[in-house]
Amino acid sequence: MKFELQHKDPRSNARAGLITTDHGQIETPIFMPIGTVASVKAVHQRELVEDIKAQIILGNTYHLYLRPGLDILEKAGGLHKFNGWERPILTDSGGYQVFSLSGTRKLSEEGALFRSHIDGSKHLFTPENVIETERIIGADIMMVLDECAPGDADYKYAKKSMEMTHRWLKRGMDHFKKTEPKYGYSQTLFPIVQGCAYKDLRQQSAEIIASYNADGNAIGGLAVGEPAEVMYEMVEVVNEILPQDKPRYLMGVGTPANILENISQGVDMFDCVMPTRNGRNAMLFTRRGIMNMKNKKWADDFSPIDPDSDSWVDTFYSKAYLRHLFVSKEYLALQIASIHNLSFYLWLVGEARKHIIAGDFAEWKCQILPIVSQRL
RNA sequence: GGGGAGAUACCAAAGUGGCCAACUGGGGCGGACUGUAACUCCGCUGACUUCGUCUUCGUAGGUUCGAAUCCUGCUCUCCCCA
Repeated sequence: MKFELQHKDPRSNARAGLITTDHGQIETPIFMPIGTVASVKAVHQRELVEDIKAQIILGNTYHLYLRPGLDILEKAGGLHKFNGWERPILTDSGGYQVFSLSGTRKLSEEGALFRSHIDGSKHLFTPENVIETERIIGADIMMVLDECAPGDADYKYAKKSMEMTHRWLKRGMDHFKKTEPKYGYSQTLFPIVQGCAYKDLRQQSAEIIASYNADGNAIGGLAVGEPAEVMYEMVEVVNEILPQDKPRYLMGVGTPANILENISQGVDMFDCVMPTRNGRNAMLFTRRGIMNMKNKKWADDFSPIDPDSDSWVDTFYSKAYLRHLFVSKEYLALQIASIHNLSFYLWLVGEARKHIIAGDFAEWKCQILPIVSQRL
């Protein structure tokens, strides 16, 4: 994997760049739709390419390991072959499940012992076997196993957690070097900065992560309950340390406002369930603001979902029709909302990139941020 | 014509003397969701001047300290037999 830094915004830390992988290029800043179990929920591959214009999608190690399982993935020839996605794929390591499935897992120095949410069976994830799994999945960008600590963790816990994540990082990196890609194209591994909401821990972690000189670096453990201002502050501190010439991936973020603010701080890559999950729950992010499509006020609004959009669902379907589909619990509602929200997110980062290149990102951000954040 | 069952909030349906402004679903309205255990979850849903008051359980009366619940008349609905 290669990263070329193409433009820097004069009035912020925003950057435009180009990532090159064996499955093609990614223009940054970029938003990466999440396809946890080998599918971006409610969206066809064709829509992902043609309507949403996704350049890279995510898969999840924990979920794919449980289903369909490594034997099937290996027989398929990796995830790209299995789901037909020919562009780059990034896999999360299961680190987030350490956080989200905290009720059914046990952490130790060795790794994370999970109880499957599907059948209750026990599975141990270690920094090493997660690498093996991601090799079998065949992600272009793999993530190391980390502990994503909760947003309100106290200093003592945050420090202990971070230090273990660093030890896991060393083991993961070592194991990565000892193993080879399985399908003939190259794979890379991103380390993850932790440290909760503590500046000094974030700095320490960023220094350690930077020392590995990986192809790209991730910032984890944010947007897990702390205020947005704290997240921005942590990202700022970390990005002062992470290398300029490598892409920075802020994991799991976020709202349109979060994304704009963090682009401004020098983040290049984002992923979040929000456009798809909230979309399935009738929340639409548009160029004019945020709409809850279940609200009665849309019942007789026959104007297009998002008239300024060039994604066909946005001008083809009306707000009133989409509301009707949601109220009637029609599957089509989930599809339209997911396609719409993802194309909006891709549009948002694409516009950000254009304005960074044009040199007026800061002005554009000031102007658009209140609009896309407002509730309609 | 004879016999039987029943009428409860927007709908369905519990409740058969005080703990009932009334269980529970559905519907309606609103909210949440940030590296996806999520087409999920959480509120509210008689009225009002809302830590309280008022009016409700087909309808008109009655019994009782107290009735959606017991009694009587009436209206309507459904089922069975002719």
